[in-house]
Amino acid sequence: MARNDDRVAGPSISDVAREAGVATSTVSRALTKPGRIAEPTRLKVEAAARKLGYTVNQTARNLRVGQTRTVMIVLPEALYIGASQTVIEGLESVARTLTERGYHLLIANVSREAWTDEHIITTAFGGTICGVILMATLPPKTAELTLAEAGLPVVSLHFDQSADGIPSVVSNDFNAIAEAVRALFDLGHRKFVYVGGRADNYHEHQRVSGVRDTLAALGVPTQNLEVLRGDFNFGGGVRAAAEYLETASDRRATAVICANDDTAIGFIKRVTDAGLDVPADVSVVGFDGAPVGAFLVPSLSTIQQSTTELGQQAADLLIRIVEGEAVPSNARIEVACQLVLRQSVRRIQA
Amino acid sequence: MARNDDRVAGPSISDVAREAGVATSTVSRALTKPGRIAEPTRLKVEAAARKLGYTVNQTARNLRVGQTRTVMIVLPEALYIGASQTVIEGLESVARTLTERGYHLLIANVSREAWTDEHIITTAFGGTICGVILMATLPPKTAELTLAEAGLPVVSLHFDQSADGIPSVVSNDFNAIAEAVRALFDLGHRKFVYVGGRADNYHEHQRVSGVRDTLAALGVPTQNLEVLRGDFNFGGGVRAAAEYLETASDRRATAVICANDDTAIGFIKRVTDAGLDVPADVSVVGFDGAPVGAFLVPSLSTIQQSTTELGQQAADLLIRIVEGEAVPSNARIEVACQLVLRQSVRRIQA
DNA sequence: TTAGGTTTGGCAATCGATTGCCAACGCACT
DNA sequence: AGTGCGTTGGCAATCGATTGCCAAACCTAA
Repeated sequence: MARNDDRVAGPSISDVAREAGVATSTVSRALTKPGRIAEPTRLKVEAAARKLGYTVNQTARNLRVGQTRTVMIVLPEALYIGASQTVIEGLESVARTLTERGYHLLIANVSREAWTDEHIITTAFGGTICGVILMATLPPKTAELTLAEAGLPVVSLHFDQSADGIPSVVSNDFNAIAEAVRALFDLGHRKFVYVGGRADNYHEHQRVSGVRDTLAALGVPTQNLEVLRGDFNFGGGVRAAAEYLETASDRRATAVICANDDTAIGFIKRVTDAGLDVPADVSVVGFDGAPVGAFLVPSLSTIQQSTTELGQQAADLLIRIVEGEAVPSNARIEVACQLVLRQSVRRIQA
Repeated sequence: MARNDDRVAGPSISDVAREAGVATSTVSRALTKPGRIAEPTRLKVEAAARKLGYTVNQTARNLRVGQTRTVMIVLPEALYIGASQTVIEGLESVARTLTERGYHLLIANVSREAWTDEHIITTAFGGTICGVILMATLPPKTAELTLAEAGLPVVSLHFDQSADGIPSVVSNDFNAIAEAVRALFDLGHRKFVYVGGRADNYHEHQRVSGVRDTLAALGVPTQNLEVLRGDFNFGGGVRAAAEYLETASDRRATAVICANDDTAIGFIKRVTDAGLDVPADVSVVGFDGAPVGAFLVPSLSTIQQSTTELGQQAADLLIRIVEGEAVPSNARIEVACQLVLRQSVRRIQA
């Protein structure tokens, strides 16, 4: 059969073998099995390889050994390009950890649609990847196949899916937001607004119940909490603020907790444009710890997620599974958040 | 020799062939060469494949055909996680375009150090990728090898490297910043500050000379432009602002142009904390078009880069090269920016 | 010198899919 | 029936590296 002569050749293992005057098997072993080949021979092989500029063909290697060192990451429906950067920071941290450990990272998607799921599944079944980091709640699937059927190790990042058999690495949203609520209470606040995200979202459940339960525990009556709908983005915060402004000024809540920083930024923008002052008139707390928060006017109080830690843990967990460690499928690693109070929050007189 | 029996088997092409009662070559052709196999046979093969849940093993396929459909992206020294999101938006756009066209995207790095370059080069020579999107000026290399030597198609995104033989897709920084300077001039401003980025940066050259040349053309004397050093991040803006505040208030510039939005945000933060008002006391313009800009207090004027268009063009250009189109190595695609004036800028009386 | 043991390196099968070449077959026309 | 042409499907080589098995080479000790 004809060779693929149109491709950039690049020396192969047999070229090195010929150059060094040994068999291909010896080259392979000299390069990958320390101790298996006598030192003088090994040196000869290495010299030949260097001289020819040889690098191993990973495709051939992967085919032979039946596995790769490439991990696929599935990103959420949208990248939420705003101020909150949990997805990106998570991606960065995962990428760094995997690269350090000699793995490759493949981005499966940057949105979630029928055709991207098709791509995800094809890739999962294509034999080129060895594991999946899932940063999404929607399980990827096509008409015929699901991700689970590919039989690959999967780890969920940000979303707790341990109950569905996917080991997960998550923040403790509930505790974090509870701490924020208590802090505001301690500063004298008694009337609250919570601006949520999307109703069906995992984080939304965690966060809104964190607010509700904590206020109840503190003895704050239910009617002193108003829940407004946001959308995890700037616009959602703006709309919620417009609603907030409809209340007579002497009956407004003094503390506003937002489902994320983008929402908080939108909220602050709208009420400031309406002539209110943050924090003189209303204290605002966000969630996520967007890097820009410290440099806003006023600087934004927030609940900082340890995105780096989260990504690292997820990548590490996946690698352990890939490398054969027995990890229970309901494993759940929880990473703590940190409350950061800045200018957007102040004490009020009772 | 022993089989790799520890791996999840998954049906292979020969299983399908047996099931359908034909040869493996027929299966391969039935599935990939439309028209080459008689319709009844093709149907039989397809049924068998579906029954067995067969998907082609991409590793084997890639080895045989001698190429892959995976593109590697090399990111800059740091992801600059701040408000400016040109890198991320570019990444997203590249990923979307490649995925749509059936290519895979591999992230090579999230920082640039000796060991990441090692990883980049190994990957480039590993035969698993077919092209590179370069979002960095530093050419990746190890002690022995350079990226160029891998003989892969490369396209540069954001940085003009067409003079070095790498087709490039870039914004026209120079023109964009010139337009901003003229707009400020038309609003009555006569005394300017430019807060730069890092001295050795490609964009920095473009932008600072855009400011200088335009002011000269407008007849503004050289001493009416002060150039301060930033660092493309919030902190750099804060430091530049501190320097700005040292000037007596009646001799300060009324217009400040920053090398990017992060710098502008840091600058505004610092002067606001010092009691100045933006834009009453000083007008500020950023660069990049960070999504959060519209929701800041005051909302930020900026020069918006068409990151989506940039990423798309880069991915498209690379695919064309990969698929054999003859693209001159000094190709240079320029994408226009757009000046967006918001609250941070105002007209002043002469 | 020889038996026994340990290195060392080579042979060749193997991973799974693709594809050049060719044989077999069918059909039409003479 | 024979010739010619177009279709269809099978054989087997090939991509490049890994690795089980074995034999040759070397070493040590009796």
